[in-house]
Amino acid sequence: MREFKRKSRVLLIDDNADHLRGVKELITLESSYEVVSTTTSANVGINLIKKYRPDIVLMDINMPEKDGLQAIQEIEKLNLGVRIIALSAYDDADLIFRAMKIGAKGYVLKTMASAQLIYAMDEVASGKIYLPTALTSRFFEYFQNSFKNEAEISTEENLLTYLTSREEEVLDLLTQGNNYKGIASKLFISETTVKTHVNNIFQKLQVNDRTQAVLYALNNGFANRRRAKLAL
Amino acid sequence: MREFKRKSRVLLIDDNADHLRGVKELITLESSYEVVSTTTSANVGINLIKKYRPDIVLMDINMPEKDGLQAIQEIEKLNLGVRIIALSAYDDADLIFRAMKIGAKGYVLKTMASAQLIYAMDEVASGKIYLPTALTSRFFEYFQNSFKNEAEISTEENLLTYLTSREEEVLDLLTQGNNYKGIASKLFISETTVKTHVNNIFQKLQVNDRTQAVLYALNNGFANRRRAKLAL
DNA sequence: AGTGTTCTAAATCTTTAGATTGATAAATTC
DNA sequence: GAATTTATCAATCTAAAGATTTAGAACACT
Repeated sequence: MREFKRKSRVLLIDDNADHLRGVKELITLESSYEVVSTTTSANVGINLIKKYRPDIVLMDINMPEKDGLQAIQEIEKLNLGVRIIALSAYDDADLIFRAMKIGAKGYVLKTMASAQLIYAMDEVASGKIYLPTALTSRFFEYFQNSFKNEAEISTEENLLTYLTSREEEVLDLLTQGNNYKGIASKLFISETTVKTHVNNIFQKLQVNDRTQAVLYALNNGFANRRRAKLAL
Repeated sequence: MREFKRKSRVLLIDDNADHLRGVKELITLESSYEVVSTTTSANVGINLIKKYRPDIVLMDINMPEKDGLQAIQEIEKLNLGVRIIALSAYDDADLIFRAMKIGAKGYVLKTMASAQLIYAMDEVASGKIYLPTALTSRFFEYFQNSFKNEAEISTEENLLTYLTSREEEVLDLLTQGNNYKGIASKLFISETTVKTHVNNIFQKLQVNDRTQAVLYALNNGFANRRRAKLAL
């Protein structure tokens, strides 16, 4: 199935020396991979990555010395295009979720058959992101659960719907940290008009001041939450 | 492989009558499923679900009349324990992400082999969440991309680290919409002390007023964002 | 033509917010 | 033990925010 290509260069990080040796032998048997280096230390591993620039990193995330997830995060920040597959002893949903969130391209259990690891490496080497089916199911349970609260919020009456489009504009500028003067100059209207709008917004959102209005807006899905940056 | 059990009751919603008929015949061939009802209308479908209480719903999400995703959301709100599999013509990452986010237990392309649909139904019927491997990869690309911004933010210097623990307490109360008086009474200190703290917070966060301070806090991971609710 | 909504604006007034300076006591650090 | 940091509080002052009322112009609805 797999074609002949340049061998993918693999780096192994695992504090368990025995497991490390086993995985190395396993991969060495595969014609399409070569192990460029191995280490039992996450910190050393990061330096080896800078040196060898491997295609794939197999990272044990259950290490006492340094948290493997933290190591993944640091490697991702380097932006070297290294594809990391997390190796773990646990099929814990939270661990899987966090690993994928910070950019791991795969997550394989140590207890899984070696063929599973090779398959994951094949997929990741070809640019895909791969999770074994059983872990995918776990991931999605966690994922969907984390959105349940949001869904419940959205069922409540959203007072934001009562705002006029002009009031929305004003509120948008409020959520960027503007004062009356700033809003007035940005909308080319007088400061007193802004005050009128803001007071109407307070009435409609049933709040007492601008901070509460901004919090209500952010908590109830006003615009894109990530767009609400400070305009200083 | 599959054991003999009570047949899973399936309801089909698809505005394409031809496709609807085809899927119905396909499922009827399977000994472990029975189609309890079908409809070409999402709105009718929601009522049929209330009436028949199926185990599984196959929902076409590419419908002109009513958005299938919206329909899924409404069904999920009913909390009937109905497991929904989204059927779509498109392997669009955003569509997949949104469907899974709102609680779909699976997502299958109409172009996929019928065996794929049956397999997805088997998995979902047994309580799992199932996405075909190819779609899982798409999903994760989208998923990881949506976290990239957050990762970049966290690399910037976080001015919140300069706050003392007392200042953090005060800021926490600010992010709940309290004024000076409210903070003073909650911390059992005088209003002037609160003013001092707040002014120090402004200095450290390099902002001009409380709204900007609150926005800075929320945008830079102060506490749990979801905990920042209004205390009115 | 009339009703209602929205956007605009001003005037006035009260309250809150924010800046600044100075001071004390306790805890921490060096 | 001196210096620094932290938490507390007061007084004062200016600026900003917020409440309230009134009102004209534009527009939509019917």
